Amino acid sequence: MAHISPAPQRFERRVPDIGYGVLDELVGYALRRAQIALYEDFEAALGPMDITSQRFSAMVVIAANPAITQGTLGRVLGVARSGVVQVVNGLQARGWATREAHGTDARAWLLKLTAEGRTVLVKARRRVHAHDARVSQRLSTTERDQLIALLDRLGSKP
Amino acid sequence: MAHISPAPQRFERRVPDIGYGVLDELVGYALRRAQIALYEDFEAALGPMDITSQRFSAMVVIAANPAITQGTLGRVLGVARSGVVQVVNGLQARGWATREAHGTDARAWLLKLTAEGRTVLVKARRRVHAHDARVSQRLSTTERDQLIALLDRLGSKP
DNA sequence: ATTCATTTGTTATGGACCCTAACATTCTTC
DNA sequence: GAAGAATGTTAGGGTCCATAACAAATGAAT
Repeated sequence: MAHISPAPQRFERRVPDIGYGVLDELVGYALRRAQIALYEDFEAALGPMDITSQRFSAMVVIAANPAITQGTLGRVLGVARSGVVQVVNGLQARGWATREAHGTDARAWLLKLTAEGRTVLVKARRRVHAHDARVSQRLSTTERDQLIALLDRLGSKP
Repeated sequence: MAHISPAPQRFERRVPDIGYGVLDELVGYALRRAQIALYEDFEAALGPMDITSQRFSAMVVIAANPAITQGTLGRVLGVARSGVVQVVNGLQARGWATREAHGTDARAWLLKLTAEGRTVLVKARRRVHAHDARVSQRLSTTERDQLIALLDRLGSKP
């Protein structure tokens, strides 16, 4: 983590004289290709802050829902309970989040960002917005919104 | 691997009364959400054949380019050389691919699918097409092509 | 009220995926 | 032919996340 070199550019969008077979026709593969590019850029931009995409989204959700519970966070992020423990441990270890006692349910924790966590998040959010603008700069605003809408529909099962 | 149960549906597209903050506006997060849904469906469909998305794409590329070299395969898939070794080992262990001597370059291998590999790929390809149709069934054909085109542009850096 | 099922978080373990670094071998270049 | 580049490999590690088994607490059913 905390890459310094600017990403080795290990991915060529199209290698000359190579057939991609059925991959070119699949939504899933287009998704994967895009994700690799996005992930690399995210890493380069946020890695120095020691923030992964996962930590970022967890912090955003906690900030937007103070006193959220781990189980709910997991449902929001699509992560199993045991995975949430690890994410929250990571945030706590960095001093960015705390577990506080839930008044009425002794099993559950209430998650909150610390003051430092909130500060870090403000900075991270700025970088993420820059990152998002950077990676979608080949798209018009309309296309970008369209893309998000299409992806959203892909995610919601009938 | 080789899941039998139909995916625990651990992901809710939208949890009621929960704010998603800035995540809703980010291309990257829409991508991630879609990817989770796709990956789950892929796993459920291909897992029983012991095929991961990575193995599938490797086999497709090898089939489309018989006698491709490991290095090239890595460039196509966006995987480091050492990673390719592991993928190919996996294919070879299952009897689906072979490494053959490169006539003129003693350092390199030529990758080929075995007869069994080709048979498996035919079946896998059918399942993947069904998977792709399933996950994009909420999109019209036009929208699906549009989505692929938009994703492609996202992946190719300026 | 007491039992039984469910829910919440946790630990332990492991899988899938992929990287960097160091290496031997074999081209390629000069 | 010597230096440098490329190919594959091994070793070791990291991230992210799941399943399974568990303890503790809550809720429901009777």
